[in-house]
Amino acid sequence: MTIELNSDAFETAPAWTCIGRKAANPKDRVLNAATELFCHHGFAATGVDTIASRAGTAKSTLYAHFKSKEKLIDAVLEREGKAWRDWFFGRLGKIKGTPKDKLCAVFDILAEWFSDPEFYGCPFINAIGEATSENETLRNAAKVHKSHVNLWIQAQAMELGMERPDDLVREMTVLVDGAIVAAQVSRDSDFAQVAKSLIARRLGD
Amino acid sequence: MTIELNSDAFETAPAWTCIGRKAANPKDRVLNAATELFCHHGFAATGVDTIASRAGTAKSTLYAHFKSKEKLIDAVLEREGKAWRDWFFGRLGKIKGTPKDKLCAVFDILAEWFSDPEFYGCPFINAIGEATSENETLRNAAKVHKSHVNLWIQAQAMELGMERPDDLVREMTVLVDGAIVAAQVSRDSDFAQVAKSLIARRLGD
DNA sequence: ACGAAATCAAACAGGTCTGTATGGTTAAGC
DNA sequence: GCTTAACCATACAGACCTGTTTGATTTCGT
Repeated sequence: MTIELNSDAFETAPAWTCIGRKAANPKDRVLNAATELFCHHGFAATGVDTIASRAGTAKSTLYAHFKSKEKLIDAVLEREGKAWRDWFFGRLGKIKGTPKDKLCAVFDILAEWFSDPEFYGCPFINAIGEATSENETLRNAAKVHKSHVNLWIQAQAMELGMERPDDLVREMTVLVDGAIVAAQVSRDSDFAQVAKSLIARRLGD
Repeated sequence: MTIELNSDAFETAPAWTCIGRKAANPKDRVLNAATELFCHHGFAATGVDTIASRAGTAKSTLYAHFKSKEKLIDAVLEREGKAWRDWFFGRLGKIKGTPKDKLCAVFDILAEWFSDPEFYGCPFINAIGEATSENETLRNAAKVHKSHVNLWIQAQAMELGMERPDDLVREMTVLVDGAIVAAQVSRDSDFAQVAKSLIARRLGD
């Protein structure tokens, strides 16, 4: 038995998503399949039979691990959110320079994401857009996800000695969400650079 | 027979949406019901039976006017897009001042929209987020809708004598889309002012 | 090697989905 | 008043939906 740390699947899968990663057990295979189908074809449009079939598992196994389709969606969002953040902060950790450099680099990293042929937008935004307006569960999941990024932005703002760090957090929210959606709608990754130019000007040329 | 130009339905319905407007014929009743249900509960999650029931029409009447659910979605987006633009440009027409004033005022108008309890985000963005990545029909519908707004932005940029008017168009796209999505996810209309501050700084304080 | 837990395929229950067909009823133009 | 078109309720077809059940089989810890 050899542990394939450098398997092809691991090497070729986009780092910002769980889709395509090695799955050792049926539960992870279900999560992988569900993530792929939910994100590429929509949450409501994807049935559990399709997910189990794609995962190569029995439907009963799916329901043994996830109480309902809704819980499966929650689990997919949580895992996919973590995968994205790991990738994002991993890229960010390699950026050296001032906080301003790092804040601007955020949009270079987003451009990488947008350029991937498999880019399908932000799963949290897509899920909220699809759901009933009153659905607070998805909104909370999105809030948790974004709060991780916002904390980092706030730290940069404080390191810059800004009086109201939260202002920068909110500005970055608009620019990041705007770049994501504009890139998704138009299939044009250049919107990342557009957002970058706006934050650069805001932080002083 | 009196024509009720000042009926309650007309007075109380939000101006930025078709939802709640008077419908004279079954076709318009179907469009009204479909718009409301699609936008509030999602496109895939809403069935044609529910739409016909809500519209007070027979399902056969629905299919007499719209060849398929997909065509109905197209018609809803087109009509709702036009309603929104009529409202938006109507508001914009009342703004007096320089092009910079008008460009900034865009976000005050968006704030009105976001503040409405019935705000459900941009139907085009939501539809694209819900659909298969390869669906070009929805992307084209969104492109047509946004192009009307973009043309106006470009005119302002040219009036300002900017060298590259298209740069401003793209910046506004990021800020408008970002404000819409941030407001939708967080239920906080203040993101309009955040976007406004960014464009104000870009156009010179 | 044995017992427990996990997984499997397949069928089932009870709805709901889109789209069509049938035949009766209303409304409008001439 | 008659004709024609629009609209109505209802039922149907065939597929798909979520979730459960059954009982056989495989995996795994010990």
